[in-house]
Parts: sequence; C-alpha cells; structure tokens
Amino acid sequence: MSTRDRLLAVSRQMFAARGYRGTSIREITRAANANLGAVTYHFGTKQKLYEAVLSDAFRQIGQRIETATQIDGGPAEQLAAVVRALFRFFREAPDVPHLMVHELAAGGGIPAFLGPHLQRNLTAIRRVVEAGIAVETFRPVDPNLVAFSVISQVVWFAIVGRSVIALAGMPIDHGQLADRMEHHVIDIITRFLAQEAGSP
Amino acid sequence: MSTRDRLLAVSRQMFAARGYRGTSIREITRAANANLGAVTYHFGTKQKLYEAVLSDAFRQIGQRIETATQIDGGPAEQLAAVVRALFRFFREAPDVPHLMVHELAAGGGIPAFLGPHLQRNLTAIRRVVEAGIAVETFRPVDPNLVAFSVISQVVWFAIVGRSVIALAGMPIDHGQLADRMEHHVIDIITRFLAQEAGSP
DNA sequence: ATTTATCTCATACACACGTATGAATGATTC
DNA sequence: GAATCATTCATACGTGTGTATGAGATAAAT
Repeated sequence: MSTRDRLLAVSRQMFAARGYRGTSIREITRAANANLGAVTYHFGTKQKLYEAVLSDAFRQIGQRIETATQIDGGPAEQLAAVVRALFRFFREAPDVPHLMVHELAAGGGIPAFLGPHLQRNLTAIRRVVEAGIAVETFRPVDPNLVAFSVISQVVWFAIVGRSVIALAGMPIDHGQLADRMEHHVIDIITRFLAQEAGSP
Repeated sequence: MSTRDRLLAVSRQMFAARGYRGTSIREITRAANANLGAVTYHFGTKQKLYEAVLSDAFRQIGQRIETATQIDGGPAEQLAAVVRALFRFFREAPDVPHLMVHELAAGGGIPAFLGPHLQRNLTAIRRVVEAGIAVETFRPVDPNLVAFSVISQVVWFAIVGRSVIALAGMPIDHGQLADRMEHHVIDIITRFLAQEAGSP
C-alpha cells in the first residue's frame, strides 16, 4: 500500500473520529508510518487531504445508492434496496456517516465540492419514488420528503445507534439493533407510501 | 447582561457553528467584549465552559419535550405535540441541534454528563407511545424505534434543511419547508402507528 | 553508468492555542 | 473612609499547529 493510500485510509479514520480540527497531520503521519512532509508532497495541504477523503466517501455512498435503484423489481423493492444498501455500507464503513455528520454540523452550509455528490444521491432516491407514484404503487407524496426521511433515519442510526442501546437499556447488541432498525425504516416508509386500503 | 452570561451566549453560537476545537477562547472573549482571563475566572477552563453550554441546551430540549407530553389529549395528540415542540424549539434556537450533532459526531460515545439528559428525553417520548399502545390507539410497536424516528428526522431537518432546499432546487423558503416537514413527520409517524383498517 | 524523476526524511519557522498570574479596578460592608 | 471581596485586565509561558524547504534516498530511463 502506497504512502498516499495509507495517508488517505488513516486520515479517514481520524477525521471521522475527531473531526478536521481535532486531527493533526502529525498524528496522521505517525499512524500511517509516513513522514510529515508526505502530506505536503502528496496533497499540498491538510485541507486538500480532507477534501480527498470526503469526496471519496461521498462517491462511495452514491455508488451504493445508484446500484440499489437499478435492481429488478418495482419501486417498493428498489426503495427497500436503497435502505438495505445504506445500512450495509455504513456497517462496513462506519467512518463514512461520521465524516458526513462532522461536515454537515459545521455552519456555512455544504461545501461546494460536495454539492454534486449529495445532489446525485438525492435525485436517485427521488426518481424511485416518482416512478412509484407514476405507476400508482405509491401515494402522490413529495419525493424529496421521502428521501429526507430515509437518509435522516439511516444516518442517525449509524451515528447514535450504539449509544442508544446503552441509554435505552435495550438488551441486544448493535448488529441485532441494526437489523431491526433496517426493517423498521423500510416498514415506516412503506406504510407511508402505501395506497389507502379503500382507494380506487 | 453579566460577563458570565455573555460568555455563555457567545460560546453557544460559536461552538455550534465551528465545534469545540474550531473555536478559540480568544474569539469568544473578543465577541463577548470580555477579557481573556474571564473564562478562567468564571469557568476555570474551556472544557468546563463547553459543558455548561451543552448541559443548558440539552436541559432546554428536555423541558420542551416533557411539556409537550403533558398536554391534554390522547397519545396521538401528545406525540404530534412533541414533534411540533421540537420543530419550534429548533427554529427559535438553531444553535442547539448543531451543538447536539457536533457532540454526537465525535467518536467515543456520549459524554457522561449528557447521558441523563438524553435518557430523559428518550423516556418521555417512549412513555407516550407505550400509553398509546396500552389503550390500543397505536399498534404494538417498539417505542424506542418510534422515538428514534422522531428525533432523527427532526434533528436532521434542523441541520441540513437549508442546504437541501438549494440542492433539491425546491422553490420555497426555509420557513415553508419547516412547516411541510413538520406535517410530514407527524404524518409519517401517525401512519406508522395507526391500527390497520380491518383489525379487531 | 549517468542522468532524471519520484518520493522520503529531518528540521525550521511563524503563529495560535489554553492556561496562569499578579496588578488594577470596582463594589460592598463595617 | 478603610478594609474586604469580587471582578476585570494585560501580559507571559510553554506547547502544538500547518506549512516550507532542501538534502537525501530510491527507482526508471537513457
């Protein structure tokens, strides 16, 4: 693994755990068995390294979502697939939701270089909902709000799920809660989108 | 307004916008028209100042939630009141959700001094759901998951609502979206908890 | 074998940080 | 009015920060 790649991997972990300002490039290079100058050489500046980490993470999310929206099946299956894909990805790469949230929590809105990534993710989910409405599988609701509900719950679980188990005193482990939460999110969205029983 | 109170107010804004490490006590004291030593004098250390800000914010959230759960009306009305109270509070004090998220985004779980606050909030919501299940207004679902859905969507909206309007190209302002989002969250939760049409 | 390009390393610099301290000021009390 | 207390202020200290730089190492190309 090249020095550049080691720096990226370690940065990702550390930025996720401690945030941008909470992580020094000295810590990063130490943990990556690299020299202090390596950051300057490969990325120019700490900020550029951070942007590289973030772009990569958001690009991965986008890939997962888009793949999920392209499976065979109706809109309901595709939407469920999106939720499942997000849960799986965040379990494989728990750094990613933390990176997201660190970034979004800071004031000043979303940085320019992340806009396109987020927009694509939003659009992918919205399209599925719109398709479902078009074929009257779903009620005619605002697709943006649905996308919002999906993302918020999945990301929030990835961030606070562990802590909530302790706080609520739930007698289960994180994996079990993740499974239940996955079903819960799919369930809650499905019920929201379902045509009323007695509709035409 | 005393120096101590000015420090608290300014800190709250700045910690919310830039996070703990992103805010220096020099910036704080400058913006609060106070001397650098005032922080040492009134709070001892930057960390203690931060904890004072955070405890206060979470205490306020708790008050709002508990008040909402005590209104007259059935469980459905009380749950809707909680959602409305949270939306209103986060609109009045937009710093608070940012403080929350900054804190939760950091690794290492929830700090000890925040645990009790969060637990109380969780419990208050859970009780309402449990009451609704007991009188068979609601389906028998896991109350923790419902609390989770409520909080995640409300907080997430407070954090990224503004950005999403721009990203999704929605032709409305933030206040309008907040109103729609409030209805949406109440709607989605209500539908989830509603007894099936043909149940006994 | 020598040049060239790519990368690593140790070190230096200027600056911002949190904290400590002791003098100065203001208010309260006797 | 003197004495006591609470608060404010300017300043100093040590440390950690991001970045820059130039010498050294390694590998590729000619």
